[in-house]
Amino acid sequence: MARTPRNTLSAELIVRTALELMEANGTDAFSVRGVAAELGVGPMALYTYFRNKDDLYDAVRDHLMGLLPDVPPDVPWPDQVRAVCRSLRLLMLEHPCLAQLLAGRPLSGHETARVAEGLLGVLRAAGFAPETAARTHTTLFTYVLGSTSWEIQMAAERRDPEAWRRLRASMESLSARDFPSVVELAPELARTTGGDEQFDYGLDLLLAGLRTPS
Amino acid sequence: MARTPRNTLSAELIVRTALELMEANGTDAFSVRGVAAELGVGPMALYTYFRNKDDLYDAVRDHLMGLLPDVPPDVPWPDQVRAVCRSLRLLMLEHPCLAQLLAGRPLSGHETARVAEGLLGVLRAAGFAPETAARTHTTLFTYVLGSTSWEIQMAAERRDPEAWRRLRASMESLSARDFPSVVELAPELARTTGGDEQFDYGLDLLLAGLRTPS
DNA sequence: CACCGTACTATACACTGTACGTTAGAGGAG
DNA sequence: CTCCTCTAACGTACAGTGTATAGTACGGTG
Repeated sequence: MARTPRNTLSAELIVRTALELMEANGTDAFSVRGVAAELGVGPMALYTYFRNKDDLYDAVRDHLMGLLPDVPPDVPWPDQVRAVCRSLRLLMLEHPCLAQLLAGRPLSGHETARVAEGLLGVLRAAGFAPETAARTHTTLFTYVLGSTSWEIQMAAERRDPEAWRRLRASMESLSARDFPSVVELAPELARTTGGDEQFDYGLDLLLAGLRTPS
Repeated sequence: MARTPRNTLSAELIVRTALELMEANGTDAFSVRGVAAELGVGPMALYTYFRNKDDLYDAVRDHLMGLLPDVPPDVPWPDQVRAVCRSLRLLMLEHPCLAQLLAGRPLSGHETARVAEGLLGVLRAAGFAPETAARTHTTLFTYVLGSTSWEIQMAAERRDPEAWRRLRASMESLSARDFPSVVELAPELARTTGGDEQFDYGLDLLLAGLRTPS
């Protein structure tokens, strides 16, 4: 038996390989066995380094979060907030699997904490009270998560011609009598399923609210 | 062979059964075969009514969206927006599977269109230009989706004692030197993982932004 | 009555995550 | 050098998944 040598594997190597496969074939097609095969190893070998599939997901997520830049210093705090939110969105767009990795599991991990620390630090330095800072952090995070997940989902749909055709068809079958606004605004709605402008529009709404004394 | 009689099945019955199973066992444990078994029928019988599992998901989603009330008339538009967003959130909390059904697939279906029509109608009547109305609609929708999905996810995590223990442990292992804000605000952060107040906080930020002339 | 479309069944395939028990190779102890 | 132990990787197995394909019997129509 040509057994693979002893220490070919490592948590880091597995995470890198898992990430590559997710990007290549999509998160849904990702499987433990796929990673093992890619590494030329039996499926169970990975369980030496991860308790289960979710544990591997968490590790991949934290690996990706490590790619986020630090908060830019020496700019007004609203610009810092914008920068953090934008860079998280960009990272998600660059690594679409991150959307599902963030949405499906609780936050944990060193790099994830680093990112939270950055945003919370900005808000605290801007003078927000503890509770308001926490609320704002969660609001911003869930906005970025929701809007960017949606954007990614829509982009994926558009790439699948069959699904996209069906979606158009179901849109066009709507009666203009029953759904006047949807029918009238269909082109605009299609345009708002993603893009920097749409993201910044919502982000600026939130920031405008933050500066309005409540 | 005691063959089941001819017209025991219907799309509506399947959808209702599927929904019951999702609520009982969680969305992740949901399977086509489970629905078939519950109905006392072979797995393939369902494929007479749905092209595939995703198609069934869409039907369940639209069924749930049908439970949303219409927009309350005769109140100021910001209250109408609030009402729409809140009732969507409440429906998601009552039917946690809805979060995954909304996030994972594009919008389609009659009832889903009805809800979109309601919100778009409010915005148009409030005087928003077509593009702004569409942008605002998408922003509000993705905010509700993101924040409520997160809330549901966190609530599920809290119900699993083992996962919750691990989460607490990873929180407490963070060094107060490296992550001062996270450590300091940990209690506040835990409190912002859900609840009406947290949701309304973000929603009011958006509404405040909407009323600020840009 | 015969017929046909269709609602359901049966079988099968290629997968999945992972529990369990085994084995071989590397590193340290004598 | 030998021996022992520890553990990383193995093989096997199980219970499950979605769904393609082909077959079958029933209800309604001619």
